[in-house]
Amino acid sequence: MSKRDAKRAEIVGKLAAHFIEVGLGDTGVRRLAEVAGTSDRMLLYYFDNKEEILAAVLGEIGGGFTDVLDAVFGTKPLKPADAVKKIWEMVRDEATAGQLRLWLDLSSRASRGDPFFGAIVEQMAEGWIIWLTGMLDVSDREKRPLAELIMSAIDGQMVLFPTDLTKGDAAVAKLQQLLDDL
Amino acid sequence: MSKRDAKRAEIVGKLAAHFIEVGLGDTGVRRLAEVAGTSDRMLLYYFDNKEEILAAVLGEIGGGFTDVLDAVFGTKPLKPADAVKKIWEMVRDEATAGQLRLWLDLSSRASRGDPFFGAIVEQMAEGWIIWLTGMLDVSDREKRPLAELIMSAIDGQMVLFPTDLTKGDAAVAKLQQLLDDL
DNA sequence: TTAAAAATGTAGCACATGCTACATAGCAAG
DNA sequence: CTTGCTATGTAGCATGTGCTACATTTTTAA
Repeated sequence: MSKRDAKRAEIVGKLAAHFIEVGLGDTGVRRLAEVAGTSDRMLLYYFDNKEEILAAVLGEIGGGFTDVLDAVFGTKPLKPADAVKKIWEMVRDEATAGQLRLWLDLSSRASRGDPFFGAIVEQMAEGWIIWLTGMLDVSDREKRPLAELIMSAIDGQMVLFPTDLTKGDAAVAKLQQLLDDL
Repeated sequence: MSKRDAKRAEIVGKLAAHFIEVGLGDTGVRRLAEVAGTSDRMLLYYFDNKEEILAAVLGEIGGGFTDVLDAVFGTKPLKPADAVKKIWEMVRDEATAGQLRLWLDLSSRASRGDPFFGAIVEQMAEGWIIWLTGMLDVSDREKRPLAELIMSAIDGQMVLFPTDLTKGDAAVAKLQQLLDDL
């Protein structure tokens, strides 16, 4: 790996960690530079432009996503109701909150038609869904729709109650109940 | 109504229509002025600052929301599965798409900690939920959690599939199926 | 050792942001 | 006709944006 690539990787790593921690937020080059511990001048020396920076960082985040999930959850099959419970616990955890805010950001930009963010979101969503599909202990035909339903119901809590996720407890409990005898 | 108030109402109306059509998008005063058919100078003559403009416009949108819902749906009780079907049809309709994009925008800004957008989203979400709660033909104790679950599952489709809502069909069908015997 | 290349600092450009100062025009009341 | 209020245009400020030109230092290669 060339020195330039190493530096790029270092910067991307720092920015990815930061975005995961606090969400997308301010993406100005001067602010990004500060977070990466360098200057805007250097940032645009290692990267051609701001878009390339964001692409690299979001690509990194998206790529490492399911690894994180596997690390947290292991790989043994789960009954749907239990999957809901565990995922909701994870989502409710403050440590994951930034990542979710990040996802909301990306989705809203994607829904405005931005193809760049659209592709990223598509990739991340597919990652989640495939991962959950693999974990669900139900018949093959039901796996995928069920995974999508669970993911969307949980993501929906962010949209409905962005300021206070605890308000989503009742809806999630209801979903668990509906899934109880599957 | 004073002339000033009339002008304010006219501006608010135009901006509300525009936001509903294309989403929140660019909220710069110069752009808002253009949309409202006036100058930034005049916008800030009729309103004290940008926040007040947005508050008025989003308030207007939020306020007229449940009226629209009632007009579209009537007020006769619905079985949960039927409610899901009708709401999903409405959400899938291109005419409502802008409004949804708007909501996603607001949620993402709210989740970033913006108290102004937080309050707006809270109000809109509560509006949806109360409306749906009133329409569901189930026992009183189940009404509210069920309404929240349905709303969140549908909103979640926007987060999961922002670029192509048709991908949400399977998950929504699954939800209908789960609710079928309620 | 010297020449080329890579890395970094300083300063700035052109443009957008929310907002304001100032001048003026129209109009109603005394 | 003057006085004063409402309405509107022109211009600008201060700050922030992505990005770049230029100069300089540091590293590498011959």
